[in-house]
Amino acid sequence: MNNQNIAQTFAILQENKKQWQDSTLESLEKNPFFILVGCILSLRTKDQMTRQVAERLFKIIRSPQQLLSYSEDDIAQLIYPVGFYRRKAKNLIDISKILIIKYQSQVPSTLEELLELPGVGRKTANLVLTVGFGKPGICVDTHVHRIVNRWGYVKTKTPEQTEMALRDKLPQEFWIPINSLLVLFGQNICLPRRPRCGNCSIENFCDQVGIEKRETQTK
DNA sequence: AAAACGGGGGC
DNA sequence: GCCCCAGTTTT
Repeated sequence: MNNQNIAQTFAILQENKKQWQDSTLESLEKNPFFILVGCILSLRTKDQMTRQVAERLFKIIRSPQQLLSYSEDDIAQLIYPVGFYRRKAKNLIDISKILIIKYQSQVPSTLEELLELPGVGRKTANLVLTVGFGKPGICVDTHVHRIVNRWGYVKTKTPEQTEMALRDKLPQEFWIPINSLLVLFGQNICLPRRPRCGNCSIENFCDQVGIEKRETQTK
């Protein structure tokens, strides 16, 4: 995989995307606060579980002020099924306080400011930046990290290294769509353990054609 | 029984 | 770098 066929790959994935159900974070209102809260809920959590909790939560909480009208225990109980509920509840409360005091109840729109918020790392900060604000950025989660390495487009060990490598190599027009495309591609086709190479539409561009057979054998 | 889930923080 | 987090689903 190189920059010659990356454009073609993206075009094909764009087309495939129409037949996949939107992921939860993509289906949220493009409101930075919702993206931020949704992102916190989704950490190490199945998309389906995030969706259930997020839908319930956003019916009653639409702003940092509303979030603070609940106690930490209340929030924890509301988001219980996503796991890590105690840490996430505390982070949501602490973040809301910071937004109100320091940012006039708004979500900050720079990477540096976002990274200072408790429980916000590079993946969350970049998703808020790109999806919430439409600013350039590269959001690397486990799907993006796994897939671009399978492609052989980059060879990196950590998601952060992947982000930096993509920042160098990937033409900027693909920065924002890469996450929304590869998350769905990763959930539907290029699965972590048993990728469905038989159903893959971009196998020609992948360094690991037929990886499904090997992964199935060894595990 | 284990591994995995759209990570992040503490050490 | 390594390890934990917590509950649920998948293998």
